[in-house]
Amino acid sequence: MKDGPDIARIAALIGDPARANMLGALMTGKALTATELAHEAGITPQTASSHLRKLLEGGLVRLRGQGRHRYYALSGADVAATLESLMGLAAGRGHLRTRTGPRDAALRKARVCYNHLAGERGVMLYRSMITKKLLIETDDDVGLTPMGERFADAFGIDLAALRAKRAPLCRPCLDWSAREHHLAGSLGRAMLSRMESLGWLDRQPESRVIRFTAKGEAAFDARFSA
Amino acid sequence: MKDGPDIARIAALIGDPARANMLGALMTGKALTATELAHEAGITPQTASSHLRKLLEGGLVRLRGQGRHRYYALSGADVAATLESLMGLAAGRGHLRTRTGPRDAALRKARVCYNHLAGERGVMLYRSMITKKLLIETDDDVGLTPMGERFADAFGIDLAALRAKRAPLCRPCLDWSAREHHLAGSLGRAMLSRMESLGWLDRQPESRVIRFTAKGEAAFDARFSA
DNA sequence: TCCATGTTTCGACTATTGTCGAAGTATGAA
DNA sequence: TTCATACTTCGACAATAGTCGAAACATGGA
Repeated sequence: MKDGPDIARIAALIGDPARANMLGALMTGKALTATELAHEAGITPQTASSHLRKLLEGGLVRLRGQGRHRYYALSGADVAATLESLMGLAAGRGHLRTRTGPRDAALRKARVCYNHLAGERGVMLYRSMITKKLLIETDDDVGLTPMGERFADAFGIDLAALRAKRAPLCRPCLDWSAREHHLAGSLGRAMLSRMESLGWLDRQPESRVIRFTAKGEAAFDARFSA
Repeated sequence: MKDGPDIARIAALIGDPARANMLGALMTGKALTATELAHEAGITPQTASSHLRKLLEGGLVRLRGQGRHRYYALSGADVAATLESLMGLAAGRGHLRTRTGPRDAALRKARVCYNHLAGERGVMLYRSMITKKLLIETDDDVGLTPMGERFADAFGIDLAALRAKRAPLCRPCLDWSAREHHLAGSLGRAMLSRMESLGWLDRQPESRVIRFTAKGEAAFDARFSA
């Protein structure tokens, strides 16, 4: 069986605990420096440097040098999707962390997935926008309906600016905890950022956990509960 | 970053070349014996036994003992989906096999993906069934329309028997080479098997490659080219 | 210029683990 | 029972690769 792409190479790349932790930290979508990633993984900067070079050569991360800092980020949404897929397998097989702390429950509720909202609330948002015909699923993709465009505008999102970028506006992204889709793409990112500036939620530093404020929870439910 | 499921564990499991080859061989959906898998991976039976135990403990494969043979198979469609996702990453990053033989082109054209048709022809089939309104995509899933039921019946597929099983009838499955969906689920399996018994195609032993016969190619194009 | 900080390279150590030979267990057939 | 086949366990070897200390390199600020 020497057919197809070399799957073992990238799987081995993800398979080291230190590198997996780094990739997990990058799932927030933010770019992090080498030392920050070393701290996240619990290793020294030298070791982290070696790992990051391998991830870079493997094409899993992208590098943006800025002065004496070197910012690493996931190289694309497809990497994030594959990582989520692996998390789904691990979770489904009962291979959770040795210690499942209180953060685990918080993660299932709401978390950042490559800069957009994931977890129960992310799925809730997606489902609500589908049933309200703000989003429509076509073939493999999702798209904004005319009604959805008006909604986004009223929600305070500059669609024209988003469309100017190359990145796709809407993307479905599979959720490892809920096993349903949530909204990714530049619109997904913009909506999370908008909710943050509205004071609906707090993003915990150095973690994927998202905590909704009381006000935010009420406002979210009012709009997206059905 | 100690959040979420333990992704490194399963990634490391897939990350060994011998195990990756075994999993690749199991992507046909057929159950294989330990020695067959050893041969596929190019290792001795002793080594294969050790690997298979790890895959079993990791929950990636399922074991069905039968006499003195032990048949291994992928534990579920989610494993196959994750493997395809990894193949997509590897292919997209240019990390193909060192030697891309002629089988690679054949794989892109038509192959078995966990017992259903994948590759260009698989995507073709899926797209055709969508545009002809035989299938309809709803939310995350796909379903058969009334017109689709009549079509399946005329094609010689026993829908009632398929529905009696627990497995979902239709499932979209992302294709690593075409980056589009093709049809999985028990209907996908049944259609591939029906095409085989119609003499449209030959499944090569011990490989994922599917070769269409001249007659089968013509018949397939006549029905699913648009 | 000098110093502090972020990052990488080098070298050596260690642990892990994939590998196979040899022997042992289990199943089925004669 | 005896033999053959399928598979596993055990033990030992070797190679890979993750780890860190020490030192070098690069950048920015004073």
